[in-house]
Amino acid sequence: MDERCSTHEHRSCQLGWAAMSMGKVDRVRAKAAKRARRRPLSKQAMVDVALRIVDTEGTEAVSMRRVAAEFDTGPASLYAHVRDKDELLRLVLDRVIDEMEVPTADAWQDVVRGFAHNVRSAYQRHADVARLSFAHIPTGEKVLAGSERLLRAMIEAGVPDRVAAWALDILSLYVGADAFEGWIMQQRFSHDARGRPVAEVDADFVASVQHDMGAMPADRYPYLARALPVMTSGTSDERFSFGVDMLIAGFAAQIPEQP
Amino acid sequence: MDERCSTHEHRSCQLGWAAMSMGKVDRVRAKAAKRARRRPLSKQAMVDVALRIVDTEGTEAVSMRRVAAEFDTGPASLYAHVRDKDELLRLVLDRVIDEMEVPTADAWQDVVRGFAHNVRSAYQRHADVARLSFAHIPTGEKVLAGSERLLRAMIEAGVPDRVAAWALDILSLYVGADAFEGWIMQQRFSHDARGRPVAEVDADFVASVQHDMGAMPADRYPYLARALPVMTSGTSDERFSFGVDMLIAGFAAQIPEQP
DNA sequence: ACCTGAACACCGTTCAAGT
DNA sequence: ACCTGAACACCGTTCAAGT
Repeated sequence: MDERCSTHEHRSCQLGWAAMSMGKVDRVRAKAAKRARRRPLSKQAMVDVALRIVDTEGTEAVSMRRVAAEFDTGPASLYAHVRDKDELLRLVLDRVIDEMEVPTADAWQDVVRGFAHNVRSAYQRHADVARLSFAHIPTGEKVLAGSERLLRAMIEAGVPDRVAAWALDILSLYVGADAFEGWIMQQRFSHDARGRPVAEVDADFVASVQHDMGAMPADRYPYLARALPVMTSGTSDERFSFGVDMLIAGFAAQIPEQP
Repeated sequence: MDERCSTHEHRSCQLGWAAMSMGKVDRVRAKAAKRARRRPLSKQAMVDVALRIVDTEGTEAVSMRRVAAEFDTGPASLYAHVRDKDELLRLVLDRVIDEMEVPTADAWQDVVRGFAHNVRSAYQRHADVARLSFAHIPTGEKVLAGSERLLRAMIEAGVPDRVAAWALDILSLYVGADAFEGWIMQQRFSHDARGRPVAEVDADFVASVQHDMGAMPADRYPYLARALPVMTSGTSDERFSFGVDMLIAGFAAQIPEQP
């Protein structure tokens, strides 16, 4: 009551008589004015706010209270639009998934490879949103159309139905895991220098791992010592591309010989 | 103070005179007795408790307050042994990683395949502990020895150093992601029936996905419609094995031709 | 060095009550 | 149907104070 009187909307606070009833009327008016001024609550608007928080601070920074605060209301108000926090975060993920494109290419390998890179890029544009991708089966119209194109590219090239179907699952899992892991790494090595180029972060990581394993007895672990320099070589992009290529090679090996 | 008087250890509560000083002495004695009775705090003991919570309720159920409560103390006491909750959970993961064995086999493919399955089994024995595996680089003695054996098996078979080194990374990422996803799925489909066989849970999942995608227009998405029955076929174990085999095939294709 | 109580600044969700 | 204030039952971490 007291702090409300500090706002200029409560003229009744200056009046001595009939303060009770006038206060009530004014409070109602102020409430209505406030409600009119602010953005109305809706799934769409809530996802907008949540995604902005994800982009700047990561998925763990999203809280019902914080999202609600951006609408000048309490957390309870959100529950008229989503069942719980999990549903809100799933909607955020679906929004990001809508950014992913299946490229057009002649060779099925290029379609699959391009898709994998586009998925990773979309995740990378939105912090650790890939964390939400595990066990999430998107069913949007765009996802169906994209899956259709991917399956067609593979099946027409002779990839068995079962291999093509499972390939999508495995690729999605791998890309999501890579993007999530990449974000954690990025966070870990940006404790002091923010916004540095990825190559530099990679270099720091290399140095740190080599330090951790440097005390390793080379005579007891000859192969590990031999693999160490190459283990920490290459950027995260190169390692990701390599992983995708390994999977594609595996799928390709499942194409039966032409008679 | 009042509720302390309800315990039989505080005889001074019945005494009128010198209650202050006697109460103090008794309180000290009770405290010492309590401390002697309960398990002493230590990293080891804390990991024991945390791992038991993980096993029964999952990693999200672990809280500093709950772990502390098992030692009859407050959460602040834990911070003398670990930097933060993250370190405690990393120690839990390291404990689980110590359960993983690298099998002995002649063919490098069998060593790698067996390793992948052992890693998954260890994760599966401990709820969603695989969630903690992302961006975690274990450096224990046993991990080094295991990595040595894996690298030797691959490199001696002609797998290039770089491929062998990256293969470990990619496999670990894939297995961790699969185990984590598998746990979420399991949770999702055990809302009413707990402890059911995995095959049954898989069957439920199949039915649900087929329902979700059932309304899909078959004429607009012919390849999707064609792949649908096979997409939801097979158990999660079969799909995992398939993914591992795809990677192994990819690595194998990197072995240069013998001259 | 190890431990503690109390406090700080948060959480997700529910529920009766309002419009 | 949508919204709200207040409450419930929690969080991780810090800090001065104790031993």
